[in-house]
Amino acid sequence: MQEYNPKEIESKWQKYWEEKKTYKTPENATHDNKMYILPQLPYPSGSGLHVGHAEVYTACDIYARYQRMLGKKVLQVIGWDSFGLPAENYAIKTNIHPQESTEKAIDTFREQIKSLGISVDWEREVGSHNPDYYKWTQWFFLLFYKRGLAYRKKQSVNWCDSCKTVLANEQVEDGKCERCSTVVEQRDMEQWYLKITEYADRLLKDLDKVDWPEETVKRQKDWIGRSEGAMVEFKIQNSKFKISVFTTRPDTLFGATYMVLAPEHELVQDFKNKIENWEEVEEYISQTKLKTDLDRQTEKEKTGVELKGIKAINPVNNEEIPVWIADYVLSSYGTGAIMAVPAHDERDWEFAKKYGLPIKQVVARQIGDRKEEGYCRPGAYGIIQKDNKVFVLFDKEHGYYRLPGGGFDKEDKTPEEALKRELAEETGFVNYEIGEHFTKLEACSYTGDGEAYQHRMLHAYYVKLIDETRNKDLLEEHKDWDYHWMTYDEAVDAFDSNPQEIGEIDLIALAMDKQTPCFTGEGVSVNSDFLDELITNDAKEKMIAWLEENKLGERKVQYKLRDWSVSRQRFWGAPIPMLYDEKGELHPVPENDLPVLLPNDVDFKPTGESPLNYSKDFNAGVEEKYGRGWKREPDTLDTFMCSSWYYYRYLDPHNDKEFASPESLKTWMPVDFYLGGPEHVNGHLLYSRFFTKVLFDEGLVGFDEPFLKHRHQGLILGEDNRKMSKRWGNVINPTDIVNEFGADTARMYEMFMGPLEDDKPWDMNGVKGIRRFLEKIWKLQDKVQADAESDSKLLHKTIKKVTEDIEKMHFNTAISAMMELVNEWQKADKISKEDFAIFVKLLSPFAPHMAEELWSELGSGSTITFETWPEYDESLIQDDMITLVVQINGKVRANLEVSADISESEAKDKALEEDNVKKWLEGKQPKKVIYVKGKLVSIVV
RNA sequence: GCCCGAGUGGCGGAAUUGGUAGACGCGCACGACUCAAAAUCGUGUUCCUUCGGGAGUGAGAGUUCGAUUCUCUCCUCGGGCACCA
Repeated sequence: MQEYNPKEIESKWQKYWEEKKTYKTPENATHDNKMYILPQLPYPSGSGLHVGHAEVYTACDIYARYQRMLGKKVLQVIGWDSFGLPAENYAIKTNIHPQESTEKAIDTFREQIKSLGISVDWEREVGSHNPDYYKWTQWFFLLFYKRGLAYRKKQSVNWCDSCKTVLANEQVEDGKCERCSTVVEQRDMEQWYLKITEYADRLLKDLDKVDWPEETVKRQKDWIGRSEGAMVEFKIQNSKFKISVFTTRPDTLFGATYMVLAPEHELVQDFKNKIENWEEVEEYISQTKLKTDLDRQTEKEKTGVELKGIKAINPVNNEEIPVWIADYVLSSYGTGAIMAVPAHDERDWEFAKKYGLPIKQVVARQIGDRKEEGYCRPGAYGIIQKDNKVFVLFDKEHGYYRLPGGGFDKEDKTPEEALKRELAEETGFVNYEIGEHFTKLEACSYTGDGEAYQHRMLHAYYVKLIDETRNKDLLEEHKDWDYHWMTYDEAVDAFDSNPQEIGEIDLIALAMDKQTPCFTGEGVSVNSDFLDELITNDAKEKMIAWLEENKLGERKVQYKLRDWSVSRQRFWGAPIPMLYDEKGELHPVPENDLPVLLPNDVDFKPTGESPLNYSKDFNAGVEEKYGRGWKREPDTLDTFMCSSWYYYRYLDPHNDKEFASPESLKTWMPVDFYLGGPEHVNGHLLYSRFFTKVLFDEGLVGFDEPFLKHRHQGLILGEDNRKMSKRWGNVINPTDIVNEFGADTARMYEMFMGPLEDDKPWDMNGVKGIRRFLEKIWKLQDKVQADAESDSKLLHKTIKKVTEDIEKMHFNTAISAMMELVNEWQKADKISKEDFAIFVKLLSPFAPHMAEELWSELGSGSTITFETWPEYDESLIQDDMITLVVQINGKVRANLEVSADISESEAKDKALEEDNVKKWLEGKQPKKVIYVKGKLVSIVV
């Protein structure tokens, strides 16, 4: 037998696969037997393939090869995200055209990926910088335009002065450009936007449909940032103007003591004539404009200016309140204006403290240790009703405010006084102002009766019953209560109790009804956060209803998500297919005229204006074709536009009539498995979902989520445990590993390092270990004999383990299992040929070149690619003899070799007869003997 | 500040409907082969130990016959968001 020579066999098989078109996408695929595996689209950087890329492609490839052996028709393609800034920046530096440097980089990438033996269909390769690709990127833009989802607006944008380009929010890191680390400034510019906000609710809701990492779903949800609340209108005194604000806490409206507008708010300009201190205001506005996002973030102290001469009216109590502008209010969220409730909002509180604005508390409960004067975290509170009637207050201990049991102190003449004193004593709010809202406090009566207190105005009655039948009487007794049923788990969550405790309780009421005193379950304390939420939500609902009834406001759902800015004043991207006529009116480029080609005569030096403006070729013939004075839109599209739909192009890459044919869409979509980095969660992944939903609404696809199952790869760190970087000199080039150890070793090592999704450091010795393992397998060939019989038990256990682990993407443990088998076989004299062939199949997704070679040595004339994946024999993986552990008081004192079908009593008897057990029992009688089938006997003395 | 996630030998990591913690690999030690080294093979390898055992999965408590796994508190590290009203 020859020595294991990976170089030789790897190039041999790579050539074979290429010649035989082994990995060409099957043409007879149907929706039921297809398997679409998608490794994320790489940016072909000049520095070549990274070990992180290799990890993604190998993991996808293992899965793809496994699926082929299960009989699936697999689609696996690789393409290039080949437009973008780095190539253009490189061009500026070196004067090498991006087209040239990009294509060179692609050639390198392609060769490197091929050298890893990744089984992709190279006939379907696409590159987003090719006109036959970006034609369709432009087509997508027109689709958005047609559906009213693309628009231009002037807005303050993130501007990187070094890249001379606009950056999306996710391209800004810590206020700096993610590419060049220049501090990002704000500039007012007219830009193209896509109305992704119109899809915010669906993008949020449909996350329930996908199988993605939990954290990823959560991050995307947070990014979309839905909050529920109300729009409330505040009139401006002596004027026709109104200011709308969004609030999530309408229940604190009574505490709104001033308003704040973002400096950019348009009403500020409308008030110009009325504002007495206009100069000061104007100065503040221009200062704000100069500030970068970074400045705004790092500034600790809030600033602002009052609009003197302007007063707003709080709609719930008609109080006159001042109006300010301040840059802590964002113009881009909600209406760009807020009602400030300093008593219950930390930011408003800070601001009010600084400028001496009134702080009026309308929520009584103080939470935590923040005893600073006047501040109270939003929590339980008093609520208003129609005629300013109010109330219920809550205390620290019980979650509701409790007046002194049995009445009030002698000094207290009225309930209000008692309340005021209590508040001061228990919360430390010296300046608490009870005010007129509480003058009708007679509505809140109370009876002191041990644990039970009554607050008649409270309407939240929450009751838990463990056993309905058992509590029939209680139910009957309280039939006028509002019941809220909870599951067992909810109850455990809701109360600071352990499950056992909950189990023993019949009924828990958190609050009380109009007539009946409060009822708390015995031995149960109430979780204050839970109560807060309960009470606050109840109050919010009531307040919103009241606002709507009185036409002062309405229910509103607000999102953090902003529209997607897609224009770039750069050269190396897809031109935006729009035209301006002689009046400056917009017109889409007719579909037949696509693609709008990127010209070659461009000076790509950044000026801050779009380079395409100065291209003769680009503008040539426009007037002749479209009309006098017509001009092309000179901006190019954000590269995220290119990568938002590439997985569709793979389906039908040479189609020049459609982005993909309806048949191909029907057959292959959605993607079955998508592997990509966690950095794309709020960019690429969100945009791709948006694209798909628009296609769905246009009736072009029959599904509205593109990626069913999605996972992230972890970061591969350098041997020094730091992120790989030229700066640290710790970069590992996968091609060096392939050259020195072979592709199979490189692939297997990357998979063996640890769980796919974890960050893990590189270890050269680990690579050698994998190479040793492959050598061991190679040498097993000597022992393979056609007529040999071998014990197949371990083999079948291995089949089971490897199969299950591939399904779960636990490649590291799948490899461990194969190692265990090989270690056993190494000790044997002979190995049955049949068994070895099965093992080679298990190995083939991981080390395809070696597997092909071993497979052909076993006598096959063709590739192992389409052989059937082995199944394990259930009967063979059952052990006849098992080891029973005997524990005495939790400590292992003996091991019993017993037959697997031993009965409970037999096992217990046998355990007690053991010498060592007898010794440890010291003649004592066991109190209890526990038997766990197939595992252990536990003896308690 | 808020929200997640994770802490297991010298290292990467295994093991969860609660059931012998440390699979597999690396490293290390010893042995075989060799004049020698490398490579390879074999044996051992959580720590302490008076060799009977004892301790041990970030710390502390709790539930249990039994906890890396469940509950609570705290610590450390990593990630995300960051004036979102």
